Amino acid sequence: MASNTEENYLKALFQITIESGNKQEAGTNEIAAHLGVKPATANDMLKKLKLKKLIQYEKYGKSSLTKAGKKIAIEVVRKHRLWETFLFEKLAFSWDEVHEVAEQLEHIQSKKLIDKLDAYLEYPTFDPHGDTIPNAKGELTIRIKKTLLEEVVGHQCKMIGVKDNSASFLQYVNKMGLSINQTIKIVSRQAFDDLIEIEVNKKISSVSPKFAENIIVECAICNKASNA
Amino acid sequence: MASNTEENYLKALFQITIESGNKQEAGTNEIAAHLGVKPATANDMLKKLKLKKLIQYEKYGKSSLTKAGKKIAIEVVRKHRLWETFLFEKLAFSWDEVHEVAEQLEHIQSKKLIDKLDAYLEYPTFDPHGDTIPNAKGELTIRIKKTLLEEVVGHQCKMIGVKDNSASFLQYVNKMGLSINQTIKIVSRQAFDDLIEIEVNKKISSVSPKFAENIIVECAICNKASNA
DNA sequence: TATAAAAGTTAGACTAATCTAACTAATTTT
DNA sequence: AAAATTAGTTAGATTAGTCTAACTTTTATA
Repeated sequence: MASNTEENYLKALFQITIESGNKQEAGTNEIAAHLGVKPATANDMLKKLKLKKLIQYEKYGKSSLTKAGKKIAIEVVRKHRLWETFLFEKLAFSWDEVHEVAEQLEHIQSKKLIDKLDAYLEYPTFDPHGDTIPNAKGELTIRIKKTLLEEVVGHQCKMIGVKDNSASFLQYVNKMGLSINQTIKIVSRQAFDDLIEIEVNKKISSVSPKFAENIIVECAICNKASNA
Repeated sequence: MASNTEENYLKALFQITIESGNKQEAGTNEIAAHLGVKPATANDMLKKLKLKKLIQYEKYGKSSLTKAGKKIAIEVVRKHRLWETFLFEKLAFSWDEVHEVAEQLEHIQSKKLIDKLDAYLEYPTFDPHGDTIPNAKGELTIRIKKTLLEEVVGHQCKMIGVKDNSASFLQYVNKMGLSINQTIKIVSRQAFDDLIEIEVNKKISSVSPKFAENIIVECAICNKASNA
């Protein structure tokens, strides 16, 4: 059984390597920074996780998850996102509040609890931030995600998440009338200052590229095109 | 902020002293036994809790909660019982499974979470075991609990919990047509073999004293009499 | 390619919570 | 009231997770 701390390291490694695309391994400093601890601390833990065969790691090398480590990491992610969904849908938390509480709830040890929670929520596949929720077997539903910045002018897309999870950004998002599942139409792009004009609930407003690249959307038109 | 462990000691002290009636203080060994640790360990923690002004304690003396300590203990008990209620009512856990998981959930730190959970459950005042749930202000609803064995012949009472949480007993209870909030009328007692005749849903059946002493009931008639 | 910078490691220390073993104080029994 | 038992305490050790400071290895760059 992995401790809460060990679970956090495995989750961090999962998010740095597997979830965030390209890289298949992570450095000690990177892991430490992700968890807000000193590299020396992370180093100790990496040695311990290697001993437990949960990660691959060699002195002065990068780390990556073993099969067993990945399994645990996915379970933690599953729990985190199911709890976020519960907080958001059943307890009416706003979606910028769910993360912090879910950080605690994700470590509750009870397979029965999480499976019953999953059933109670009717087996959701995406959490309030648009991130995939692994099912009980550890399988993830994938969908084509892009940022608002990359969306085609004239297309209508659906907001399915955010990249930046900071409270300040999430509040900004709220203020712009945006939320999960909100439909957004790309009206135009200003070549002059790169602002993007969007239509939300029949109101038109402009957002910066920096803002747009932190909004994750899914576009039915583009999905269809790519499947064809 | 009290650690999980500190919370457990405060809860133990609350349950030994305040909840279980008579005693107003508890000895070091008693506290240690309640928590499944060695007296030496409890001794260290008692000194620490005294320093934090959460308990009153003098060397070689007994311990009792201060006002601040009692406040924390009641909050933990509140969280425990609200989670038990959630697990039982929303996630369809059986009575005998809720305790273990609630032991973990009771330490989640989020006032907002517990208050929203309370609202979601519609402010329950008693948990699935029939124990009182402190409200957000820390006030407890008291009701006179007794076992079915002690109930007066002719009175109508309401089942509010069980003492024995074993699966076999709970199944027996079910078979007898009994469940939480079920009304039970005491028809008679047989002096010959001590069996108790009860009426449940217009059907009369007999139960043994051993069965009856594991059913917790509340009696409106008796409550009224004692308040007068 | 030599050197500076960045990344990673080690050693030693700290805190929280636990233990065992040996001790002391209080209480009960004879 | 002395002895025995029970209750409570202290000292010293252990484990997990963290830190700082000093060191080493790797990588980047001048």
